[in-house]
Amino acid sequence: MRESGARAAGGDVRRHNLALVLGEVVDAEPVSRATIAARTGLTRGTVSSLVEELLGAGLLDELAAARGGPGRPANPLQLNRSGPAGLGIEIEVDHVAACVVDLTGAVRATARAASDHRDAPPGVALARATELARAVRAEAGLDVAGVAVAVPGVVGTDGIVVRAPNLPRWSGADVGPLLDGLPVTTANEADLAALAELWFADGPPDALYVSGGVGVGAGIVLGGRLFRGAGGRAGELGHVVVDPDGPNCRCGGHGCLEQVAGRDALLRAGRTTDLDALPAHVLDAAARALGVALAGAVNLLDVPVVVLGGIYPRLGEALRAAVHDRLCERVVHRSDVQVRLSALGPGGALRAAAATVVRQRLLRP
Amino acid sequence: MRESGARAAGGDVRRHNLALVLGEVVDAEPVSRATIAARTGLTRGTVSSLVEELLGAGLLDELAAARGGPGRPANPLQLNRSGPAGLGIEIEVDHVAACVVDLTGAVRATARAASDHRDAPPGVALARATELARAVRAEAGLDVAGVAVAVPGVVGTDGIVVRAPNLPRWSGADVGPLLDGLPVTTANEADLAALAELWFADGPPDALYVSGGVGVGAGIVLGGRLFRGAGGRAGELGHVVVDPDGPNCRCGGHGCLEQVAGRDALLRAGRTTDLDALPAHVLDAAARALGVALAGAVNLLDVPVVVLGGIYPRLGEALRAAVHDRLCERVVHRSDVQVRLSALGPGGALRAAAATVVRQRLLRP
DNA sequence: AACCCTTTGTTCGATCATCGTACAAACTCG
DNA sequence: CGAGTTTGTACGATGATCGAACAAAGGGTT
Repeated sequence: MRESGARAAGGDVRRHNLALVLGEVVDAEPVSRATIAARTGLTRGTVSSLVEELLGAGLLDELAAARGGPGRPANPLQLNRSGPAGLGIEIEVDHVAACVVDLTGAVRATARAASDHRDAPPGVALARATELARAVRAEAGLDVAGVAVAVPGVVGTDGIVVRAPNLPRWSGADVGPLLDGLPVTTANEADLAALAELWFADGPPDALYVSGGVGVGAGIVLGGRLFRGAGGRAGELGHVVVDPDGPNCRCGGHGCLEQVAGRDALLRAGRTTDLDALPAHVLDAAARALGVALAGAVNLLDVPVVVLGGIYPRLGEALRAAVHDRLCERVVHRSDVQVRLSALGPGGALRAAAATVVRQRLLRP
Repeated sequence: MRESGARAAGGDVRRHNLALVLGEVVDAEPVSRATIAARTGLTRGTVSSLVEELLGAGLLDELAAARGGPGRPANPLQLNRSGPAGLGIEIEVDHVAACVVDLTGAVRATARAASDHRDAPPGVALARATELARAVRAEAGLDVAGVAVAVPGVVGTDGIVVRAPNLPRWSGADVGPLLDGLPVTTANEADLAALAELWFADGPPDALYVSGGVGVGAGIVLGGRLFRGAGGRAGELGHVVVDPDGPNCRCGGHGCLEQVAGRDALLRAGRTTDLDALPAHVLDAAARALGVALAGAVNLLDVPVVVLGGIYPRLGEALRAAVHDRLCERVVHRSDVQVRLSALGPGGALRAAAATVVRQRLLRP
């Protein structure tokens, strides 16, 4: 038992319905009060009351009456482009970036700076990030409601970096007091990339997003929500075993996916430093390994779609098709698993980080 | 968006709070109105009103006043042992079984009959099951609210068996009109076994339950709820690849877990027909394969506990320890994964099936 | 035995948010 | 210019909760 510990009194109902109205606007912007009423099942009167409150809070905005068909023209509502905004920060091995999105998730300002953090203490990157954040905040000129930081590693619920394999000095770092008093949250980069796919690329509500980099991580989206696992460490796909007799891995096992399909492993196997120059047999081995690992994940989770991101889109359609074939060979129940290449590019996680902030405001008004 | 499409009106609040009160009783039976109020945050007056309704509906029962400390003695409430009951039916390859549980999940009557269904049409087993169901229903003498059928295969949401590997003639079968007009649901056997572990053996809210049989299936419990996947087919662990060059599998791939750790595979490898006589090297290979497959699942889902059920408890503590060792070698972030043997035995799924019926009534009063 | 104290459960008016209906507003079409 | 249609608001009714006051039922103390 104890499914939801929250008691339901009057105020909770109001909040729930405010969020319901907002959700309707997000889904079908611009939209009239009457349409919202019809789609939510609430009365027109109630929707009017809710909308009034949301207009007052600066979350919604009323456009000029749109004329067209018969009847009184509707007053279209949309998310307030000048409403509370979200600030996203991305800390990567070789750069930092920041951006501001408005309530719709549209990028209103963005900046990026190269900066090597491999052996630097967290303070270096955080100082650069703060600088960038100040700049994009000023450029956007919006009221920023909070900050979300994308980190390539395992993060705690709020502000603490638990472990970042490629940023050794970041273990245990606290990104909390970043920008004068704004609430700060942290999230894993692959998780954010998965949300970006869901939010900005019409991704399906159930999907496995594979992020290829030095390691291979996964963001899991189930029922339209990010799945983070009991300890926030879900999605560690890189160490699925694809060959029990394979090469040793830094995780202690042998034959992990990362040792075949990770970036460094690919370059090493191809004897090159250029991802675009990988020979076919290396790509083939990677596809085979990804197929084995992903088949396990798909069989376990029953997700209909796998999205390949990170370095994989760069490796081309041939890789996608090969992974799809290998995957289908081993998937038990689904005959229709899709494998897609991410079209969002590396900016997705950053934008999604900023969007989590406004999302929070929209879900809990 | 569109997280929950339900509008929240007055009646929904009432229902939510009724469920909240029931949940409190389930968690800490027997319990007084005042304690429920304190733990839920509702007013004593409101709780009184809710409890009155639940007493009227026959879901709760009031005991004699318990005396003890200072102050007016409380009137303890508990689930009504004579309230609506659930009927569970289990269809297996070589038997059928049925049982009735009361609102607390306690078994009030149970029956079982051997019956080979390998090549029989569904009607044969269903007729036997109906017979048993009638008998246990009469024996328990309770008001049965619904029926849930446990099937060793993939089932649709309501009443339809999609595919049952070991019951070839059951594909597409409808167990709907089973017992004169009672609502019937279906569920996968491994899923139910996982719920049994959660409900009746104090299992953790996040766990992976592995059911060893002819195949190897898994029931996934996340956040105290069963995870069934987008198509209800989640938990197919048996075809995770543990050795890409391994023997062919009926699924079309090679080296699936099932080919090493499934019952038939174990007996074949041990050249015996007795599970208790398996040689150590066979158990060792099974443990190694389970470790590889489970590590992938644990890395992906970040569950803290794995429960081994089905035939595995019979294979003993040595297997458990070996699986645990193999697992820990390959789990990335968690240093504390537990591996347990299920203590419930084969009756768990049947009991859980019956319990799903009453659970439904408790969650949506 | 009488009294005080504590805790439980109920009663009753106030409050809040919804619903249903009625009505005014605004526009198109004939 | 009027009929018809759709939108948005106003207002009383309903349902559910809250807060406070009150009656009930003991234990402990003198």
